[in-house]
Order: sequence, then structure tokens, then C-alpha cells
Amino acid sequence: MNNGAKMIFPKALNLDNLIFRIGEVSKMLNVSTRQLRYWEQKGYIQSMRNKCGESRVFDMKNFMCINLMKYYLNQGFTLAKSHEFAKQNLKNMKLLRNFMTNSFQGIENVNDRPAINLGYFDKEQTSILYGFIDNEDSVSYKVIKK
DNA sequence: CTTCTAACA
DNA sequence: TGTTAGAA
Repeated sequence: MNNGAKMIFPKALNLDNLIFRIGEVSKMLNVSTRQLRYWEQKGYIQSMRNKCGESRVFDMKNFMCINLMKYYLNQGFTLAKSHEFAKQNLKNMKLLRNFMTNSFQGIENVNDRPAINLGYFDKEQTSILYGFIDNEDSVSYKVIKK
């Protein structure tokens, strides 16, 4: 049923190579360049420099960190707290991403419905766990014998 | 045009 | 933090 296209998703979707300049980040996340430089000075975020003394460049990890910090700041938290929460979020996202890439085995059709193959359910590898999207915000699971 | 640093009616 | 200035 599935050809070579099924495993592309997790590994080919690598956004970690994307980098942004300070002005781009500022516009995209509604954070002033002044703030970004200050946050870096405080050690909350890191940037790479093109050349010595040249302009700042942020990678995806820091982009996400800035995005999260902005979110918590909007919630009324202090800068320090916002960074603390953002840092924890990044850890959780890394964990979740690792879990997803390792559990995702492809999209298949089960009972005429799109089903997400989440790998073997038991150690003996006799049954597989499938996940289903019921609605926009509802999922369900089913264990099926091979 | 963009970014950098430093300083402040 | 905003907003400048002059330089790169």
C-alpha cells in the first residue's frame, strides 16, 4: 500500500537549517531589535555572526525561544520567568519531536480511514497501534493484530 | 537598505 | 525599553 513516500515526512522536514537576521525575527515575532540584543546580552538567547562584528543571525532554536518568550511576556510574566518557561517548553518540544519521529511509521488505510501507524504495540510485535483523527481536535486509537 | 554600538530631551 | 546618532 505504501511506497517510498511514507517515511519522508519526519526526516526530510528539517527546519533547523533555517536562519534569520535580527530584522526578520523582529518583524515576524513582533519583538524589537533592541529587545533581541538585550536578551542576548542577558544570555537568554544566542546568535551567530556572519563575520567578525557583523550582523546577528538566529537559528531555529533561538527563533522558537524568542517566540515563546514573547508569548509569556504577553501573558504578563517577567523576562526572567518568560525565559524559564520558554526553556522548559523547548525541552518538551525536543522530547515530543523525538518521540514522534521514532514512533511514526507512516500513514495507512484502516477501515477505509486514514490511520497513523505508531509502531508495534507489544514486545512480541504481533499487533500495531494506530491513531485516528476523528475531528479537528479529537483523536482515537486502535490496536490491530498483524 | 540593514545592522552595530553607545548613550540619553 | 524606545529612540536616537554616526559608522560599517
